[in-house]
Amino acid sequence: MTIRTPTRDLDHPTRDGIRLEGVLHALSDPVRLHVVRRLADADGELSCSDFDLPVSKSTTTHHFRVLRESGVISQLYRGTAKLNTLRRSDLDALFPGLLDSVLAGARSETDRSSGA
Amino acid sequence: MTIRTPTRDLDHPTRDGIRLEGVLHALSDPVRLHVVRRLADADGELSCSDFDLPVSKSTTTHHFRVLRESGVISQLYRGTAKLNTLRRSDLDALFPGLLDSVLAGARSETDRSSGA
DNA sequence: CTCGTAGTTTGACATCTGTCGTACTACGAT
DNA sequence: ATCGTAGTACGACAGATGTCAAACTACGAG
Repeated sequence: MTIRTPTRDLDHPTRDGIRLEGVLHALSDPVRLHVVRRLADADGELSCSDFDLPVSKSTTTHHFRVLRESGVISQLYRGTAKLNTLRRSDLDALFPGLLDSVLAGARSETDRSSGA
Repeated sequence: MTIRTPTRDLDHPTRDGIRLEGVLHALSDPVRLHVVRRLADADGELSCSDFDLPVSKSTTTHHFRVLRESGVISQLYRGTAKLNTLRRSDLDALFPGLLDSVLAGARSETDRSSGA
């Protein structure tokens, strides 16, 4: 029994490596903001294909990478799937209230445009 | 006495025209975030030249325009100067807590890198 | 009127960003 | 071993972005 391929893992910034500007930039894209909202609602692990994004597979990969590299989400492989989670505790520790106000803002903005 | 040249004014989005993604994008640039922080500290009107930005005059103009068009600041001419103010009440009404958490996050990040 | 100061405009430029299709790898199921 | 599904890698490409210098406009001071 050879050493198991260590389910090749991905580079994540450490908590201290998360930069505010990177987070804001990551959240400033509609597709990525949508992903983050879904992730916050689910409050669990979702694979990349659980999101029905209006972009191609390669673009999806790109957006998830931006989110991971900016420290907004963490990703890990399980089998053929890639599970995504919000790095809520890291974000809350570094930038208290930021994620919640962004999520609330996004929600109310959606309500404004759909409702009246 | 002819009608005074109406101190040519600038296009600002109305409160309802301010988009979350635009605000996040505007805040995700170091130069612009710096401007916003100074503006929040001063809590008053500052002319563009009150900031000692590490970029040229034309780039400065560009950044102030991005901030204005995204709804983060308002600008008005007074004589030869252009006065800038944070649109705090609009932002707080639309995205409660967002501006404060960004400002606090920026402050703590600065402290982390300079302090220890 | 003339000058200086504040900011704009224009055009250029390199880089970044979001997007795609196609070919590829990794893993689980059969 | 083979196949299908999940996701990646690699160009490619158009458009946005941050940057500058140089020429310009607008206003106040003298």
